[in-house]
Parts: sequence; structure tokens; C-alpha cells
Amino acid sequence: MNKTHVLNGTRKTKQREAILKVLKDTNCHPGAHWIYEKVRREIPHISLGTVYRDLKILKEMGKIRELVFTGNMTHFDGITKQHIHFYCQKCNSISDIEEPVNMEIDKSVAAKNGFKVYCHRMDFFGLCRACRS
Amino acid sequence: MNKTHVLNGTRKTKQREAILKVLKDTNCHPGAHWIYEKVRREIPHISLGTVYRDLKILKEMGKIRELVFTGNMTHFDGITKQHIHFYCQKCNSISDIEEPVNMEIDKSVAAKNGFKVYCHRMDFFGLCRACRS
DNA sequence: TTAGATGCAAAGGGTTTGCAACGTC
DNA sequence: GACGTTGCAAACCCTTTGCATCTAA
Repeated sequence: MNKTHVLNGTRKTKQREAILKVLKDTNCHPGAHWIYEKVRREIPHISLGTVYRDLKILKEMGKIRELVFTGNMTHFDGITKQHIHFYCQKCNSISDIEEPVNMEIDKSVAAKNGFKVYCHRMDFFGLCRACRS
Repeated sequence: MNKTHVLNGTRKTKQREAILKVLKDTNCHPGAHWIYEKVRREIPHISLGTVYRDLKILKEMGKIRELVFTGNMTHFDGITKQHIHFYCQKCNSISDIEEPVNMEIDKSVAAKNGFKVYCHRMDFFGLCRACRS
């Protein structure tokens, strides 16, 4: 997933900066449209297409992460350190979980199966505190 | 996620049987369109809409599983027992991994966070044997 | 007989893209 | 000045849905 070779000429724009800031300042793991609405308060003329393009570039730069839980939409995370998520199947909210990530298991799976393993994801599904009642 | 209450009147149709059989007979974790093409050899007049509808019903019946790796498309799995997958980021192939699934961790996460936890998923990402060379 | 299932085609909805204008380096 | 970036709108593509017809029970 090393795509830095195509990102050498990446420029600094206020749109991209704003998008990154929005993601760093929230912990709600939003989708593109939520980010778009948020950035629009600061840059009213920004377009949704730009948000999608910049999210893709930021992801390739390794500054954000992409999270896919359901087939409906993609979520984004400003925290790039690998961590575990909980997905509420009722309200669709996403929470970070304070559970240690087993980094050694990647090597183990790679060795056992002959794969090149870059990373793994671990996510829990159920009902959040608000929805379980 | 108990939806059996809405599935009481489910009937047995050759389309649904064929879709389930295709999924049971492959280990390639296909998408809806692949299944559609496969079933079409047997039932030429089946429609893609039926495939999507039946996949949804089979999933709700617990006879198949839905796998979401990227935002592009949904994959389906005829094996319902929880297991771990490897996703090749180059050729997009999916492999089953022979790694034990920690079933206790669901309870632990539930207890620590106050969630109701139904299940978790664990997937590895990287390059498969064919693509790593 | 009757309610669920199907085929067909149209609609939905998140995401991508072509292009001319713009902004960064 | 060169080339990456943006806005806008149209296109894409997977998936869902309305409706008349069909069929399992």
C-alpha cells in the first residue's frame, strides 16, 4: 500500500487542511457527507467531490484511516494508530475500544499462510449503552 | 438481530435453493453478481433483483454470512461458523484462515464497556501468495 | 385460496470522474 | 509557468424497490 511515489507532488490546500482538522477534532468516525457539511461552515463553496478526493489522498498519505462496517457507506478515522472499534447495529454509532491490539499475530498469520500481511482489523458488533436498554 | 419473527412465512423456491447451493459449493466468497451469473446457468430467467432479495433473506435466516471488506461491494459466505478471513489488496481475493477464534473476548468487551456484544470480526489485509511475488 | 416470491425495469444513493478554471510551489 | 487541486455536474455502479404476475403451501 505504499503509494508515496504518486504523492510526491501533493500540495497544501485549505480544503484538505480543513478536512483533516475536522477528522482530528471528532471521535464520531463520520462519513464523507458529514465531513462535507462540517467543512462547509468554514469553506462554503467546497464541493462534495473535493471531500471525496481529499479523503482518498489523505488516506493514501497515511494521515487518516478508512473504516468499512456495512455496505452502506465508508467511515473515516483521524486516528491512524491501529485500534479496535465497536459498531452499534441499532444507531450505527462507532466507538473506540480500549483493548490491546495484538501486533504479533500479523507475523504469525503471514508465516503460517505464506501471505504478506500489512495489518488486520478487529471490530465488535452489538448494541451500545444507549441502545441496549 | 433476531428477525425470525418476520421469516415465519418463508417459502422454499428453486431460486433461493440454487443461490444457497452456489454459495455452499464455492469458497471464493463471491458478490451478488457472480452468484447471479452462476445461478443463471441453471435458471436462465432469474433476475439480479431476486438474487439480492434472496441473499438478504438467507442472511436473515442465518444460512449465509455477509462480508464487507471494502466500500465497493458486499461478499457472501456459505460458511456460517465464525472464522477469520484474509483479503488480498491486489487481486481482491478472500481466503479463509485457520486461526482459532477467541469467543470469550466478546463477553470481556461487553463487560468492560457496557455494550451488548453479538459478535466480532477479525480480518487480515495484505498480499496473497500469488500477488506477493 | 392467499400471502410470499419472482422478473423486469426504474429508482436510489454513495462515490467517482471529466473538464475548465483556479491556486500552489 | 507547470502541474496539482477545485467546483460543478454528469456518470458510475452496486443495491433496492414498485408492481403485476406467478407459485408454494
